[in-house]
Amino acid sequence: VINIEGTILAAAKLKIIDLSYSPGDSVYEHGAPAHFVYTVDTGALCRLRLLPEDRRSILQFLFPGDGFGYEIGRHHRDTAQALTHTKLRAASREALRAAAKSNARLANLLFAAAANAAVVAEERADMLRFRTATEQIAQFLLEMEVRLSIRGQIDLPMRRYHIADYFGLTVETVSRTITALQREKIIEFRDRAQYVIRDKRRLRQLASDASDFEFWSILKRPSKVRRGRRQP
Amino acid sequence: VINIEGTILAAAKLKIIDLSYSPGDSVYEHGAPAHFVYTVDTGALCRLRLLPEDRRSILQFLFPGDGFGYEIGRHHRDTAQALTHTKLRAASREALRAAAKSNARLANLLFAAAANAAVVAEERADMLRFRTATEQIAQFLLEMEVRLSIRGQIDLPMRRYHIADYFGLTVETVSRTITALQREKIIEFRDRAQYVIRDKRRLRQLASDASDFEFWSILKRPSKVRRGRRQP
DNA sequence: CGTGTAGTTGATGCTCCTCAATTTTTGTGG
DNA sequence: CCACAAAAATTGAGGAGCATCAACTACACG
Repeated sequence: VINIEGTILAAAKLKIIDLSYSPGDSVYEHGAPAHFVYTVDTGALCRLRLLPEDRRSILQFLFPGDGFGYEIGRHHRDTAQALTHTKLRAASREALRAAAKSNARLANLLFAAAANAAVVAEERADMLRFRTATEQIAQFLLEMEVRLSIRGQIDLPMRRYHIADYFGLTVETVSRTITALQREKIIEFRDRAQYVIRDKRRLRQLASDASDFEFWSILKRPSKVRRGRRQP
Repeated sequence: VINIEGTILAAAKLKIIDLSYSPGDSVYEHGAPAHFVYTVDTGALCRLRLLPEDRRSILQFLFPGDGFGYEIGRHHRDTAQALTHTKLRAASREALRAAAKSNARLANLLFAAAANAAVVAEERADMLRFRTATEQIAQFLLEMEVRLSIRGQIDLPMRRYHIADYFGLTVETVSRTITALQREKIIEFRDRAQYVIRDKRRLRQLASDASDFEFWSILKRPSKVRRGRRQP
Protein backbone atom coordinates (compact mmCIF):
# COMPACT_ATOMS: atom_id res chain seq x y z
CA VAL A 1 0.00 0.00 0.00
CA ILE A 2 2.50 2.52 1.18
CA ASN A 3 5.38 3.90 -0.77
CA ILE A 4 8.35 3.23 1.52
CA GLU A 5 11.01 4.76 -0.70
CA GLY A 6 14.73 4.27 -0.72
CA THR A 7 15.20 7.56 1.11
CA ILE A 8 13.16 6.23 4.01
CA LEU A 9 15.10 2.99 4.20
CA ALA A 10 18.33 4.99 4.15
CA ALA A 11 17.07 7.16 7.02
CA ALA A 12 16.32 4.03 9.02
CA LYS A 13 19.83 2.63 8.42
CA LEU A 14 18.42 -0.85 7.96
CA LYS A 15 20.09 -3.88 6.53
CA ILE A 16 19.09 -4.13 2.87
CA ILE A 17 18.64 -7.37 0.96
CA ASP A 18 18.82 -7.49 -2.83
CA LEU A 19 16.32 -9.71 -4.61
CA SER A 20 15.71 -10.71 -8.21
CA TYR A 21 12.59 -12.07 -9.93
CA SER A 22 11.53 -13.40 -13.33
CA PRO A 23 8.26 -12.56 -15.12
CA GLY A 24 5.33 -14.22 -13.35
CA ASP A 25 7.16 -14.79 -10.06
CA SER A 26 5.40 -13.80 -6.87
CA VAL A 27 7.29 -11.61 -4.42
CA TYR A 28 4.71 -12.54 -1.80
CA GLU A 29 1.23 -14.01 -1.88
CA HIS A 30 -2.02 -13.15 -0.19
CA GLY A 31 -2.01 -14.44 3.38
CA ALA A 32 1.76 -14.81 3.68
CA PRO A 33 3.44 -13.30 6.75
CA ALA A 34 4.47 -9.71 6.06
CA HIS A 35 8.14 -9.75 7.03
CA PHE A 36 9.56 -7.28 4.54
CA VAL A 37 9.03 -3.99 2.84
CA TYR A 38 10.34 -3.52 -0.68
CA THR A 39 11.37 -0.88 -3.16
CA VAL A 40 11.66 -1.44 -6.90
CA ASP A 41 15.13 -1.06 -8.32
CA THR A 42 14.54 -2.13 -11.92
CA GLY A 43 11.66 -3.80 -13.74
CA ALA A 44 7.89 -3.73 -13.21
CA LEU A 45 5.39 -5.46 -10.93
CA CYS A 46 1.77 -5.33 -9.95
CA ARG A 47 -0.10 -5.69 -6.68
CA LEU A 48 -3.28 -7.70 -7.11
CA ARG A 49 -6.11 -9.36 -5.27
CA LEU A 50 -8.07 -12.45 -6.25
CA LEU A 51 -11.84 -12.11 -6.18
CA PRO A 52 -14.59 -14.70 -6.34
CA GLU A 53 -15.57 -16.10 -9.75
CA ASP A 54 -12.09 -16.01 -11.26
CA ARG A 55 -11.88 -12.25 -11.23
CA ARG A 56 -8.74 -10.40 -10.36
CA SER A 57 -8.33 -6.85 -9.23
CA ILE A 58 -5.02 -5.09 -9.86
CA LEU A 59 -4.51 -2.45 -7.21
CA GLN A 60 -1.35 -0.87 -8.54
CA PHE A 61 1.45 -1.14 -11.06
CA LEU A 62 4.93 -0.66 -9.60
CA PHE A 63 7.98 0.81 -11.33
CA PRO A 64 11.51 1.78 -10.27
CA GLY A 65 11.40 4.00 -7.20
CA ASP A 66 8.05 2.72 -5.95
CA GLY A 67 7.74 1.09 -2.54
CA PHE A 68 5.33 -1.63 -1.44
CA GLY A 69 4.73 -4.47 0.98
CA TYR A 70 4.11 -2.58 4.21
CA GLU A 71 1.19 -4.02 6.15
CA ILE A 72 -0.57 -2.97 9.33
CA GLY A 73 -1.35 -6.52 10.38
CA ARG A 74 0.87 -9.58 10.36
CA HIS A 75 -0.10 -10.88 6.94
CA HIS A 76 -0.17 -9.61 3.38
CA ARG A 77 -3.60 -8.64 2.11
CA ASP A 78 -2.53 -8.73 -1.55
CA THR A 79 -0.17 -10.54 -3.90
CA ALA A 80 2.82 -8.90 -5.56
CA GLN A 81 3.86 -10.31 -8.92
CA ALA A 82 6.72 -9.47 -11.26
CA LEU A 83 5.73 -8.52 -14.81
CA THR A 84 9.29 -8.45 -16.17
CA HIS A 85 12.75 -9.30 -14.88
CA THR A 86 12.82 -7.30 -11.71
CA LYS A 87 15.27 -6.30 -9.01
CA LEU A 88 14.11 -5.26 -5.57
CA ARG A 89 15.62 -4.09 -2.33
CA ALA A 90 14.01 -5.32 0.85
CA ALA A 91 14.23 -4.48 4.52
CA SER A 92 12.67 -6.05 7.60
CA ARG A 93 9.32 -4.55 8.51
CA GLU A 94 9.94 -5.18 12.20
CA ALA A 95 13.31 -3.50 12.08
CA LEU A 96 11.69 -0.54 10.37
CA ARG A 97 9.02 -0.39 13.04
CA ALA A 98 11.56 -0.66 15.82
CA ALA A 99 13.63 2.12 14.29
CA ALA A 100 10.53 4.31 14.01
CA LYS A 101 9.71 3.79 17.70
CA SER A 102 12.72 5.75 18.85
CA ASN A 103 13.26 7.93 15.79
CA ALA A 104 10.64 10.66 15.46
CA ARG A 105 12.01 11.86 12.14
CA LEU A 106 11.67 8.40 10.60
CA ALA A 107 8.18 8.01 12.06
CA ASN A 108 7.18 11.28 10.45
CA LEU A 109 8.56 10.19 7.10
CA LEU A 110 6.47 7.03 7.37
CA PHE A 111 3.44 9.09 8.28
CA ALA A 112 3.94 11.31 5.24
CA ALA A 113 4.28 8.27 2.96
CA ALA A 114 1.12 6.69 4.35
CA ALA A 115 -0.85 9.93 4.15
CA ASN A 116 0.21 10.25 0.53
CA ALA A 117 -0.87 6.68 -0.18
CA ALA A 118 -4.29 7.44 1.27
CA VAL A 119 -4.69 10.48 -0.99
CA VAL A 120 -3.64 8.50 -4.07
CA ALA A 121 -6.06 5.68 -3.24
CA GLU A 122 -8.92 8.14 -2.82
CA GLU A 123 -8.15 9.80 -6.13
CA ARG A 124 -8.20 6.41 -7.78
CA ALA A 125 -11.56 5.49 -6.30
CA ASP A 126 -12.84 8.72 -7.82
CA MET A 127 -11.43 7.86 -11.24
CA LEU A 128 -13.03 4.44 -11.25
CA ARG A 129 -16.43 5.84 -10.40
CA PHE A 130 -16.99 8.44 -13.04
CA ARG A 131 -14.73 7.87 -16.01
CA THR A 132 -15.61 5.85 -19.08
CA ALA A 133 -13.38 3.09 -20.44
CA THR A 134 -12.01 5.42 -23.11
CA GLU A 135 -11.17 8.14 -20.60
CA GLN A 136 -9.42 5.73 -18.26
CA ILE A 137 -7.37 4.03 -20.95
CA ALA A 138 -6.36 7.35 -22.51
CA GLN A 139 -5.21 8.51 -19.08
CA PHE A 140 -3.37 5.23 -18.56
CA LEU A 141 -1.47 5.51 -21.83
CA LEU A 142 -0.43 9.04 -20.91
CA GLU A 143 0.78 7.98 -17.47
CA MET A 144 2.74 5.07 -18.86
CA GLU A 145 4.46 7.49 -21.21
CA VAL A 146 5.60 9.59 -18.26
CA ARG A 147 7.02 6.59 -16.44
CA LEU A 148 8.26 4.36 -19.24
CA SER A 149 8.99 6.28 -22.41
CA ILE A 150 12.40 6.14 -24.02
CA ARG A 151 12.69 8.67 -26.83
CA GLY A 152 8.92 8.79 -27.23
CA GLN A 153 8.63 5.02 -27.45
CA ILE A 154 6.76 3.20 -24.70
CA ASP A 155 7.24 -0.48 -23.93
CA LEU A 156 4.33 -1.77 -21.87
CA PRO A 157 5.39 -4.45 -19.39
CA MET A 158 1.79 -5.58 -18.82
CA ARG A 159 -0.68 -7.62 -20.86
CA ARG A 160 -4.10 -6.50 -22.01
CA TYR A 161 -5.74 -8.45 -19.20
CA HIS A 162 -3.61 -6.64 -16.63
CA ILE A 163 -4.95 -3.35 -17.90
CA ALA A 164 -8.48 -4.77 -17.86
CA ASP A 165 -8.13 -5.97 -14.26
CA TYR A 166 -6.66 -2.62 -13.24
CA PHE A 167 -9.75 -0.76 -14.40
CA GLY A 168 -12.40 -3.40 -13.80
CA LEU A 169 -13.01 -3.77 -17.55
CA THR A 170 -12.85 -6.79 -19.83
CA VAL A 171 -9.97 -7.56 -22.20
CA GLU A 172 -12.42 -7.12 -25.07
CA THR A 173 -13.23 -3.57 -24.08
CA VAL A 174 -9.55 -2.73 -23.62
CA SER A 175 -8.77 -4.19 -27.01
CA ARG A 176 -11.61 -2.37 -28.76
CA THR A 177 -10.63 0.93 -27.15
CA ILE A 178 -6.98 0.62 -28.14
CA THR A 179 -8.00 -0.37 -31.66
CA ALA A 180 -10.24 2.69 -31.89
CA LEU A 181 -7.40 4.96 -30.73
CA GLN A 182 -5.20 3.45 -33.43
CA ARG A 183 -7.80 3.96 -36.11
CA GLU A 184 -8.01 7.60 -35.15
CA LYS A 185 -4.19 7.78 -35.46
CA ILE A 186 -3.92 9.00 -31.86
CA ILE A 187 -1.53 6.21 -30.95
CA GLU A 188 0.38 3.63 -32.95
CA PHE A 189 1.25 0.13 -31.76
CA ARG A 190 4.26 -1.54 -33.37
CA ASP A 191 3.50 -4.83 -31.65
CA ARG A 192 1.37 -5.71 -28.67
CA ALA A 193 3.65 -3.95 -26.21
CA GLN A 194 5.37 -1.09 -27.96
CA TYR A 195 3.56 2.07 -28.88
CA VAL A 196 4.05 5.72 -29.71
CA ILE A 197 1.73 8.62 -28.97
CA ARG A 198 1.00 10.39 -32.26
CA ASP A 199 -1.48 13.03 -31.10
CA LYS A 200 -0.93 13.87 -27.47
CA ARG A 201 -3.33 16.79 -27.53
CA ARG A 202 -6.28 14.64 -28.50
CA LEU A 203 -5.25 11.89 -26.11
CA ARG A 204 -5.21 14.42 -23.27
CA GLN A 205 -8.59 15.68 -24.34
CA LEU A 206 -9.99 12.15 -24.37
CA ALA A 207 -8.55 11.46 -20.92
CA SER A 208 -10.60 14.28 -19.45
CA ASP A 209 -13.73 13.92 -21.55
CA ALA A 210 -14.48 11.22 -24.10
CA SER A 211 -18.12 12.13 -24.54
CA ASP A 212 -17.60 13.44 -28.06
CA PHE A 213 -15.48 10.46 -29.08
CA GLU A 214 -17.73 8.32 -31.19
CA PHE A 215 -16.23 5.14 -30.03
CA TRP A 216 -18.48 2.50 -31.45
CA SER A 217 -19.23 4.22 -34.69
CA ILE A 218 -15.55 4.37 -35.46
CA LEU A 219 -15.32 0.65 -34.99
CA LYS A 220 -18.28 0.04 -37.23
CA ARG A 221 -17.32 2.55 -39.86
CA PRO A 222 -16.14 0.03 -42.48
CA SER A 223 -19.61 -1.44 -42.62
CA LYS A 224 -22.84 0.48 -42.90
CA VAL A 225 -23.64 2.41 -39.73
CA ARG A 226 -26.89 1.10 -38.45
CA ARG A 227 -28.88 3.40 -36.22
CA GLY A 228 -31.95 1.22 -36.39
CA ARG A 229 -33.63 0.74 -33.05
CA ARG A 230 -34.13 -2.58 -31.39
CA GLN A 231 -37.64 -3.93 -31.42
CA PRO A 232 -39.19 -4.60 -28.03
CA VAL B 1 -8.62 11.58 4.71
CA ILE B 2 -7.06 10.32 7.87
CA ASN B 3 -8.86 9.32 10.99
CA ILE B 4 -7.18 11.43 13.67
CA GLU B 5 -9.17 10.12 16.60
CA GLY B 6 -9.72 11.63 19.99
CA THR B 7 -7.12 9.30 21.49
CA ILE B 8 -4.51 10.78 19.18
CA LEU B 9 -5.41 14.33 20.09
CA ALA B 10 -5.26 13.39 23.75
CA ALA B 11 -1.81 11.88 23.26
CA ALA B 12 -0.66 15.11 21.65
CA LYS B 13 -2.01 17.21 24.56
CA LEU B 14 -3.23 19.87 22.17
CA LYS B 15 -5.60 22.70 22.82
CA ILE B 16 -9.06 21.60 21.72
CA ILE B 17 -11.72 23.87 20.27
CA ASP B 18 -15.39 22.92 20.33
CA LEU B 19 -17.44 23.72 17.25
CA SER B 20 -21.09 23.40 16.29
CA TYR B 21 -22.76 23.26 12.86
CA SER B 22 -26.25 23.17 11.38
CA PRO B 23 -27.35 20.95 8.48
CA GLY B 24 -25.81 22.15 5.23
CA ASP B 25 -23.02 24.17 6.87
CA SER B 26 -19.51 23.69 5.57
CA VAL B 27 -16.78 22.95 8.09
CA TYR B 28 -14.27 23.85 5.39
CA GLU B 29 -14.36 24.17 1.64
CA HIS B 30 -12.16 22.97 -1.17
CA GLY B 31 -9.10 25.20 -1.48
CA ALA B 32 -9.32 26.70 2.00
CA PRO B 33 -6.16 26.69 4.11
CA ALA B 34 -5.95 23.51 6.17
CA HIS B 35 -5.43 24.86 9.67
CA PHE B 36 -7.29 22.28 11.73
CA VAL B 37 -7.95 18.61 12.18
CA TYR B 38 -11.34 17.53 13.51
CA THR B 39 -13.08 14.67 15.24
CA VAL B 40 -16.83 14.17 15.27
CA ASP B 41 -18.47 14.39 18.66
CA THR B 42 -22.15 14.14 17.68
CA GLY B 43 -24.04 14.32 14.40
CA ALA B 44 -23.08 13.34 10.85
CA LEU B 45 -21.10 14.88 8.00
CA CYS B 46 -19.72 14.02 4.60
CA ARG B 47 -16.50 14.80 2.77
CA LEU B 48 -17.13 15.61 -0.86
CA ARG B 49 -15.52 16.87 -4.02
CA LEU B 50 -17.11 18.86 -6.81
CA LEU B 51 -16.59 17.54 -10.32
CA PRO B 52 -17.23 19.09 -13.72
CA GLU B 53 -20.78 19.06 -15.07
CA ASP B 54 -22.50 19.54 -11.72
CA ARG B 55 -21.43 16.16 -10.47
CA ARG B 56 -20.37 15.59 -6.90
CA SER B 57 -18.36 12.79 -5.45
CA ILE B 58 -18.84 11.90 -1.80
CA LEU B 59 -15.64 10.41 -0.45
CA GLN B 60 -16.82 9.47 3.01
CA PHE B 61 -19.61 9.78 5.55
CA LEU B 62 -18.47 10.75 9.03
CA PHE B 63 -20.04 9.76 12.33
CA PRO B 64 -19.17 10.19 16.03
CA GLY B 65 -15.61 9.04 16.66
CA ASP B 66 -14.40 9.62 13.11
CA GLY B 67 -11.57 12.04 12.39
CA PHE B 68 -11.00 14.17 9.30
CA GLY B 69 -9.41 17.30 7.92
CA TYR B 70 -5.74 16.34 7.95
CA GLU B 71 -3.95 17.41 4.76
CA ILE B 72 -0.45 16.90 3.47
CA GLY B 73 -0.33 20.23 1.68
CA ARG B 74 -1.41 23.65 2.86
CA HIS B 75 -4.95 23.53 1.49
CA HIS B 76 -7.98 21.31 1.73
CA ARG B 77 -8.57 19.09 -1.28
CA ASP B 78 -12.19 18.37 -0.36
CA THR B 79 -15.18 20.01 1.30
CA ALA B 80 -16.64 18.88 4.62
CA GLN B 81 -20.33 19.46 5.10
CA ALA B 82 -22.66 18.82 8.04
CA LEU B 83 -25.69 16.63 7.31
CA THR B 84 -27.35 17.16 10.68
CA HIS B 85 -26.73 19.31 13.73
CA THR B 86 -23.17 18.43 14.49
CA LYS B 87 -20.58 19.00 17.20
CA LEU B 88 -16.89 18.74 16.47
CA ARG B 89 -13.63 19.05 18.35
CA ALA B 90 -10.77 20.66 16.47
CA ALA B 91 -7.04 21.03 17.01
CA SER B 92 -4.37 22.93 15.13
CA ARG B 93 -2.73 20.88 12.41
CA GLU B 94 0.56 22.72 12.90
CA ALA B 95 0.54 22.08 16.62
CA LEU B 96 -0.11 18.41 15.92
CA ARG B 97 2.78 18.32 13.48
CA ALA B 98 5.08 20.08 15.88
CA ALA B 99 4.17 17.67 18.65
CA ALA B 100 4.83 14.71 16.35
CA LYS B 101 8.28 16.05 15.49
CA SER B 102 9.59 15.43 18.97
CA ASN B 103 7.21 12.68 20.07
CA ALA B 104 7.93 9.38 18.36
CA ARG B 105 4.93 7.68 19.95
CA LEU B 106 2.56 10.28 18.57
CA ALA B 107 4.21 10.10 15.15
CA ASN B 108 3.69 6.35 15.14
CA LEU B 109 0.03 6.75 16.06
CA LEU B 110 -0.34 9.13 13.13
CA PHE B 111 1.40 6.67 10.86
CA ALA B 112 -0.94 3.88 11.95
CA ALA B 113 -3.99 6.08 11.31
CA ALA B 114 -2.76 7.05 7.86
CA ALA B 115 -1.84 3.48 6.93
CA ASN B 116 -5.30 2.40 7.96
CA ALA B 117 -6.86 5.17 5.86
CA ALA B 118 -4.90 3.95 2.85
CA VAL B 119 -6.17 0.39 3.31
CA VAL B 120 -9.76 1.57 3.67
CA ALA B 121 -9.49 3.71 0.54
CA GLU B 122 -8.10 0.80 -1.46
CA GLU B 123 -10.88 -1.49 -0.30
CA ARG B 124 -13.38 1.11 -1.37
CA ALA B 125 -11.88 1.46 -4.82
CA ASP B 126 -12.30 -2.30 -5.15
CA MET B 127 -15.96 -2.12 -4.11
CA LEU B 128 -16.73 0.56 -6.64
CA ARG B 129 -15.18 -1.41 -9.48
CA PHE B 130 -16.93 -4.73 -9.30
CA ARG B 131 -20.16 -4.47 -7.37
CA THR B 132 -23.55 -3.78 -8.84
CA ALA B 133 -25.83 -1.02 -7.59
CA THR B 134 -27.89 -3.55 -5.62
CA GLU B 135 -24.82 -5.05 -3.94
CA GLN B 136 -23.44 -1.68 -2.97
CA ILE B 137 -26.69 -0.35 -1.57
CA ALA B 138 -27.38 -3.54 0.37
CA GLN B 139 -23.90 -3.27 1.88
CA PHE B 140 -24.51 0.39 2.67
CA LEU B 141 -27.77 -0.29 4.49
CA LEU B 142 -26.02 -2.95 6.57
CA GLU B 143 -23.15 -0.64 7.48
CA MET B 144 -25.50 2.17 8.46
CA GLU B 145 -27.27 -0.26 10.75
CA VAL B 146 -24.00 -0.98 12.56
CA ARG B 147 -23.24 2.69 13.05
CA LEU B 148 -26.66 4.26 13.48
CA SER B 149 -29.25 1.77 14.68
CA ILE B 150 -31.20 2.39 17.87
CA ARG B 151 -33.21 -0.66 18.84
CA GLY B 152 -33.17 -1.95 15.28
CA GLN B 153 -34.38 1.35 13.86
CA ILE B 154 -32.04 3.29 11.59
CA ASP B 155 -32.37 7.01 10.96
CA LEU B 156 -30.42 7.96 7.84
CA PRO B 157 -28.91 11.44 8.11
CA MET B 158 -28.28 11.65 4.36
CA ARG B 159 -30.49 12.22 1.34
CA ARG B 160 -30.90 9.89 -1.61
CA TYR B 161 -28.56 12.03 -3.69
CA HIS B 162 -25.87 11.72 -1.04
CA ILE B 163 -26.03 7.97 -1.38
CA ALA B 164 -25.99 8.30 -5.17
CA ASP B 165 -22.91 10.54 -5.11
CA TYR B 166 -21.19 8.18 -2.68
CA PHE B 167 -21.44 5.28 -5.11
CA GLY B 168 -21.30 7.12 -8.42
CA LEU B 169 -24.91 6.20 -9.20
CA THR B 170 -27.93 8.36 -10.01
CA VAL B 171 -30.70 9.17 -7.53
CA GLU B 172 -33.08 7.28 -9.81
CA THR B 173 -31.08 4.08 -9.50
CA VAL B 174 -30.81 4.47 -5.72
CA SER B 175 -34.53 5.05 -5.48
CA ARG B 176 -35.41 2.09 -7.71
CA THR B 177 -33.10 -0.20 -5.76
CA ILE B 178 -34.52 0.81 -2.39
CA THR B 179 -38.05 0.42 -3.72
CA ALA B 180 -37.20 -3.07 -4.96
CA LEU B 181 -35.79 -4.04 -1.54
CA GLN B 182 -39.01 -2.83 0.06
CA ARG B 183 -41.13 -4.70 -2.45
CA GLU B 184 -39.24 -7.88 -1.51
CA LYS B 185 -39.89 -7.09 2.17
CA ILE B 186 -36.16 -7.08 2.95
CA ILE B 187 -36.30 -3.60 4.41
CA GLU B 188 -39.11 -1.29 5.41
CA PHE B 189 -39.01 2.50 5.24
CA ARG B 190 -41.33 4.42 7.56
CA ASP B 191 -40.46 7.70 5.87
CA ARG B 192 -37.61 8.72 3.61
CA ALA B 193 -35.08 8.51 6.44
CA GLN B 194 -36.17 5.88 8.92
CA TYR B 195 -35.99 2.21 8.10
CA VAL B 196 -35.84 -1.23 9.65
CA ILE B 197 -34.10 -4.32 8.31
CA ARG B 198 -36.66 -7.09 8.08
CA ASP B 199 -34.57 -9.87 6.53
CA LYS B 200 -30.93 -9.42 7.39
CA ARG B 201 -29.92 -12.78 5.99
CA ARG B 202 -31.13 -11.93 2.52
CA LEU B 203 -29.70 -8.44 2.73
CA ARG B 204 -26.29 -9.90 3.60
CA GLN B 205 -26.59 -12.31 0.74
CA LEU B 206 -27.44 -9.50 -1.67
CA ALA B 207 -24.49 -7.45 -0.43
CA SER B 208 -22.08 -10.17 -1.50
CA ASP B 209 -23.88 -11.32 -4.65
CA ALA B 210 -26.98 -9.78 -6.16
CA SER B 211 -26.90 -11.77 -9.39
CA ASP B 212 -29.88 -13.89 -8.38
CA PHE B 213 -31.89 -10.94 -7.14
CA GLU B 214 -34.74 -10.48 -9.55
CA PHE B 215 -34.46 -6.78 -9.39
CA TRP B 216 -36.56 -5.73 -12.35
CA SER B 217 -38.79 -8.71 -11.77
CA ILE B 218 -42.02 -6.82 -12.25
CA LEU B 219 -40.98 -5.52 -15.61
CA LYS B 220 -38.58 -8.09 -16.94
CA ARG B 221 -37.89 -11.78 -16.76
CA PRO B 222 -35.07 -12.74 -14.39
CA SER B 223 -31.77 -13.59 -15.99
CA LYS B 224 -29.97 -16.76 -15.00
CA VAL B 225 -26.68 -15.50 -16.38
CA ARG B 226 -24.26 -14.31 -13.77
CA ARG B 227 -21.86 -11.47 -14.24
CA GLY B 228 -18.19 -12.07 -14.03
CA ARG B 229 -17.45 -15.52 -15.30
CA ARG B 230 -14.31 -15.95 -17.23
CA GLN B 231 -14.03 -19.55 -18.36
CA PRO B 232 -13.25 -21.10 -21.73
C1' DC C 1 2.94 -29.48 -36.38
C1' DG C 2 -0.30 -29.52 -32.80
C1' DT C 3 -1.26 -27.06 -28.53
C1' DG C 4 -1.71 -23.10 -25.71
C1' DT C 5 -1.93 -18.25 -24.74
C1' DA C 6 -2.87 -13.53 -26.10
C1' DG C 7 -5.30 -10.59 -28.69
C1' DT C 8 -9.02 -9.08 -31.96
C1' DT C 9 -13.62 -8.78 -33.87
C1' DG C 10 -18.70 -9.43 -34.12
C1' DA C 11 -23.47 -10.10 -32.29
C1' DT C 12 -26.41 -9.61 -28.57
C1' DG C 13 -28.29 -8.02 -24.26
C1' DC C 14 -27.91 -6.57 -19.23
C1' DT C 15 -27.15 -2.69 -16.09
C1' DC C 16 -27.53 1.71 -15.25
C1' DC C 17 -28.04 6.53 -17.21
C1' DT C 18 -30.84 10.23 -19.35
C1' DC C 19 -34.81 12.71 -19.91
C1' DA C 20 -39.46 13.64 -18.64
C1' DA C 21 -43.57 13.46 -15.87
C1' DT C 22 -45.57 12.94 -11.46
C1' DT C 23 -46.00 12.47 -6.47
C1' DT C 24 -44.41 13.29 -1.86
C1' DT C 25 -42.01 15.84 1.59
C1' DT C 26 -40.13 19.94 3.48
C1' DG C 27 -39.86 24.68 4.44
C1' DT C 28 -42.02 29.41 4.77
C1' DG C 29 -45.28 33.03 5.56
C1' DG C 30 -49.83 34.35 6.39
C1' DC D 1 -52.94 25.67 11.33
C1' DC D 2 -53.21 25.65 6.37
C1' DA D 3 -51.60 27.38 1.69
C1' DC D 4 -48.17 27.39 -1.30
C1' DA D 5 -43.62 26.99 -3.39
C1' DA D 6 -39.43 24.57 -3.58
C1' DA D 7 -36.87 20.50 -2.95
C1' DA D 8 -36.66 15.60 -2.83
C1' DA D 9 -38.14 11.26 -4.24
C1' DT D 10 -40.45 8.15 -7.25
C1' DT D 11 -41.78 6.16 -11.62
C1' DG D 12 -41.57 5.21 -16.65
C1' DA D 13 -39.56 4.82 -21.43
C1' DG D 14 -35.77 4.47 -24.10
C1' DG D 15 -30.77 4.60 -24.98
C1' DA D 16 -25.51 4.40 -23.99
C1' DG D 17 -21.78 1.79 -22.41
C1' DC D 18 -19.78 -2.18 -21.49
C1' DA D 19 -20.16 -7.39 -20.50
C1' DT D 20 -20.87 -11.78 -22.33
C1' DC D 21 -20.43 -15.37 -25.53
C1' DA D 22 -18.39 -17.07 -29.56
C1' DA D 23 -15.40 -17.35 -33.39
C1' DC D 24 -11.24 -16.30 -35.27
C1' DT D 25 -6.12 -14.81 -35.96
C1' DA D 26 -1.31 -14.51 -34.59
C1' DC D 27 2.44 -16.05 -32.43
C1' DA D 28 5.47 -19.05 -29.15
C1' DC D 29 7.19 -23.35 -27.89
C1' DG D 30 7.61 -28.00 -27.18
